[in-house]
Amino acid sequence: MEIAAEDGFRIRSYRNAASAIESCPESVMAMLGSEDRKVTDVPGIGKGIASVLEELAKRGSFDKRDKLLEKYPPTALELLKIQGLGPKSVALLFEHLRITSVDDLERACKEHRLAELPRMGTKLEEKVLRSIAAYRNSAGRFLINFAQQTADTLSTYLLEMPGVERVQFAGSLRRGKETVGDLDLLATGPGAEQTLEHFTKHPRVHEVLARGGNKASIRFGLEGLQVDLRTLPAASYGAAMQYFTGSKEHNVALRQRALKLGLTLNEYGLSKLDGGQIVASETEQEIYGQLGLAWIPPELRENSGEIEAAENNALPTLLELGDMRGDLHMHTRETDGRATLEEMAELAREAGYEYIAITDHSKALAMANGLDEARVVAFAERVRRLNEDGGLGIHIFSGIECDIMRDGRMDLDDSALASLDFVIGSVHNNMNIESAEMTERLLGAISNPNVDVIGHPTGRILMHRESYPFDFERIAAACADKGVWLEVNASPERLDIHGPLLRAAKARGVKFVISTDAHHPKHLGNMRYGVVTARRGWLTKADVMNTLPLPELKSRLARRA
DNA sequence: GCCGTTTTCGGCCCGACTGTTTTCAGTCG
Repeated sequence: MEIAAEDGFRIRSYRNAASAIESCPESVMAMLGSEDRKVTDVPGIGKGIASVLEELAKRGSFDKRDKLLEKYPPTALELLKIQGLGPKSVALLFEHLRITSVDDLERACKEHRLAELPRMGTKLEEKVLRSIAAYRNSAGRFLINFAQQTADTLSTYLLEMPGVERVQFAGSLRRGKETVGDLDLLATGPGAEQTLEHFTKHPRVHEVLARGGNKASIRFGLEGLQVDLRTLPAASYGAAMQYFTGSKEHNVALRQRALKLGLTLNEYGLSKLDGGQIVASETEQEIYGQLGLAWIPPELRENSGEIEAAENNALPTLLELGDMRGDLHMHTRETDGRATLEEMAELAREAGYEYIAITDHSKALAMANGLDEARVVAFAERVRRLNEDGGLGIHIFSGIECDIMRDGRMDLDDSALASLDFVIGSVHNNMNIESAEMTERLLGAISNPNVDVIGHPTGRILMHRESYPFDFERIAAACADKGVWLEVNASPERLDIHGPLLRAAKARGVKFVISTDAHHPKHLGNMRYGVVTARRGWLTKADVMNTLPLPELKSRLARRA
């Protein structure tokens, strides 16, 4: 509809309806056939969308969609994923140059045919070529939450089978990588043959790629995530978990180590070179133990020092999800969140937290209705009273996610910031500047005594946008110096900052917070991905400030102010 | 296309940046 230049508000209605259906607790499809529940009772669904839904339920498509697909090839939608091209450009490229695919687009850029079109030039051609490279780089990968949900769905499904005793995910998902290329599932139990059959019959299997006696591969859902299921005897479960968890580099190093010890390691077990007698296979602990190593948490298995640490009994005691006592970055309806302070607080209390910080946007984010100074001061006062009344059963920190302006100043004046308990400084615009300027900009925020945390420090959006350039070492050093913490943003689209940067910052003495940046109560559950990311950065409980009990966190924040 | 009413039309988050303009359209967040 955007490419066809239809009315923007109408387009938004479709988007709103889609999001209403997604977040509706009941099945909207079930409502269609129901007497007492009407789909039009769902806010965002009116008469028009209701009839679309009926048509959709009846035949899997609807007239308007069919007509648009006659006019524009479905592959044109892929072009919208190229940064810098919007619907107007995609329409122009299609109508003038018949460009319908990313390959077409790349060719046209290289032949400088884009510059012939109105409002397009060589700068755009260069930008599009860079975007295509970034897009290809991330194609075929999936965000961790999508992989996790798929793993959970399929595990539950497989465990319903008699003869299946245990289903576990391995691979990069188990290592907690921020994106995964495919999903590895391992199952044990007597019913291997039927299990594989059952697996390939899941209603959301899009394509069966392979199916043998021990292993089957499918593409799952329309997204096409490849899932491999291996069935194996319980006796080699540990060896298989070790082998299929990887990483490849970690496993190569382990196998080299095994050879030096006169052993050989494969997915069936660790065995003696001469004679082939198996010395360990049932558990990972035994395998690592026989190799003279402490068991290594999957998140560390990247061959980046973990084997040496395991040898010297110097592995860190990694942070765990249960260590988290609060969430220090969340939005409400005051800006671009979907729930109220009270609703967020209730969910957080149910999650067992002691405290949360409400951190809505500041006024520079006009699109989100960001808070100005007057609203900030009123909000701080409101939270102070809420805490005094104690009615919410959880401590609230009054906070803000305040924009860091291009010149390094904060979007709100210091007296407004000082009225709050907790200030996150974040970059949301002007990301396309040189490294030196961005570094100075961030240093400006770090030197502001009201700033407690730098939010999503690199600004990356996974599979969509690279980090903006800046001198991370200098920023980490400044944070350590000024006592400003770095955020591990647990949103699956960000996971920012991540493993290697965390280790670098920790080495400089930086402390961290792990926060979900929740815009909806259900996002509070993303904390697990933040914790896994922190573990990949070798963080312990002592590194993470929102593992502190409330009184200690309060005094830390007070000292900073 | 939805919603709410000042109830059957009119409003619907909008500012900044970029690259192309010769006064601004397109994209992004």
